[in-house]
Amino acid sequence: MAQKPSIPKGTRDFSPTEIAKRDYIFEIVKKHFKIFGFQPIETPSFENSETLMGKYGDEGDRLIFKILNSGDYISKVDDATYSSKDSKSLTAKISEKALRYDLTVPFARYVVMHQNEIDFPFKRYQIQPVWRADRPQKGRFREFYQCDADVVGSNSLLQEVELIQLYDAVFTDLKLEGVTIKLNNRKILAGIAEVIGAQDNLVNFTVALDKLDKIGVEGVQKEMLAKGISEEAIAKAAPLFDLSGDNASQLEALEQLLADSTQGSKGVEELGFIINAIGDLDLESANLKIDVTLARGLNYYTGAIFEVGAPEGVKMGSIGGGGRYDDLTGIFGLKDVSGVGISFGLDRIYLVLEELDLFPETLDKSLDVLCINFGERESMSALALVTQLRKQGVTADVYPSKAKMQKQMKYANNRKVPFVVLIGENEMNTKTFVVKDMASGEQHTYSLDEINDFIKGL
RNA sequence: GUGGUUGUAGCUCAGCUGGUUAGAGCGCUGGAUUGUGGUUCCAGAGGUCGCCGGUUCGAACCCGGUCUUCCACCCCA
Repeated sequence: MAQKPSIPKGTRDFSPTEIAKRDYIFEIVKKHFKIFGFQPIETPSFENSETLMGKYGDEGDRLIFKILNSGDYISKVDDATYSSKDSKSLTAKISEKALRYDLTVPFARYVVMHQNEIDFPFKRYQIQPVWRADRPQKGRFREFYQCDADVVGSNSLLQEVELIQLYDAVFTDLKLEGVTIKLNNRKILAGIAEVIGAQDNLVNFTVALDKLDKIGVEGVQKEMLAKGISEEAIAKAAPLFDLSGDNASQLEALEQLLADSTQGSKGVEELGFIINAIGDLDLESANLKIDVTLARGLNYYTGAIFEVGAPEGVKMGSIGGGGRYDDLTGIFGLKDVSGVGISFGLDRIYLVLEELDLFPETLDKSLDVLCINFGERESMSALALVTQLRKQGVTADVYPSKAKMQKQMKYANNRKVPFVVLIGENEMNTKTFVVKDMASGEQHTYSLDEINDFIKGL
């Protein structure tokens, strides 16, 4: 016998009940994407390597799954490259394709390729799996789904406002109340770096700042120092570390701190606009919170940065993120097209809903009616009934063999079928069928002419 | 990519300092109940102890490697 089969690290099979739950999330997300005027697209699961490589930084390149060329790829490698044992240059020679790493870069590629067919501003949504050669952890997989909504071709901050509303609408509909939408702005981060004199070290500065809630003030200061940021600069940044209070007072503090930075002031202004607009429009269940330490995400964010945290008490990384990227399509040669988008982490939302027991109970019902099989003749009558039920849109089935009643009832019970129909010899003689309500245990006899009465009662 | 952790029945897990025949609960199958599930009682089936190698008279247990799980870094949904 063969060895036990297995699946690759960080991948999963999905069983019927899991699919039902995932579909539930998908459908709600899609519904709101559509209501907000987004249109769906799909892109290939793999792209040319040059489309992806270098777009996510060195760390990203490492995490991209490369696809080996077809044919006798190794014989085509020149001796110098082969004997150099340098993975990077060798990879370029033996792999020309790679699995999608996210949905944003392929979307940028799509926009550039189809720019003449697209009516801007273009609002698209996309729900597809992406792959990362990461080391798995809870809520981190090597194959997972992203649900993205992006708008390209509009500089308007109304888009940011709408995207926050979209987050709120989806999480409210999912009954996942109390999520925190954290909001920041790249210009503010750049402004701070400028004001403290660390503008050349922006990325290191922000990456360190991002860890504030995790490693604390001292940890952040230590990391900044290690990354070459001067003590003087760190001291100047001190007010950031204990920035607190409501959004309005944080805005005020930032305004003062960044008064000397044009860029920073612009960021504060943008942030203020979004906060005020949302304040006027009200959110249903989400909290919107300024978080200047929020610096996650890819290097290409230029304006707003979003991140969604699970409700308090749930131990889970972010369940969504996004931001504004002024020059995303620039890397593919199309200048001056601004984009802003958000992403939902389906797999993590699933885990959170599971933990909080928020999936509707109705999801595990996959069959409305099961007919007990009493034998050849009886099962034909049952199938006739089932055929009529199916035509009325009722999911119905006949147990396929004359197994013991106990076994058939147990099957119905395990599959959570709410109604079991019995058509035995008696029923056939009287042209009736017996319906058993599995929850109450009660039984009713219907005439075969009264099928619609039964359907109405479902 | 670095450091650690986990793997025993379909599932959740016991299993002593290495010692005959590896256990429990749930689930499954059969029976009590030949037209009634979810409750109860009785019986039964089911395991290359992740995989490969080593130490030993003897390994689920010790050692090495490898795969997997989860965790901390890195980074991120």
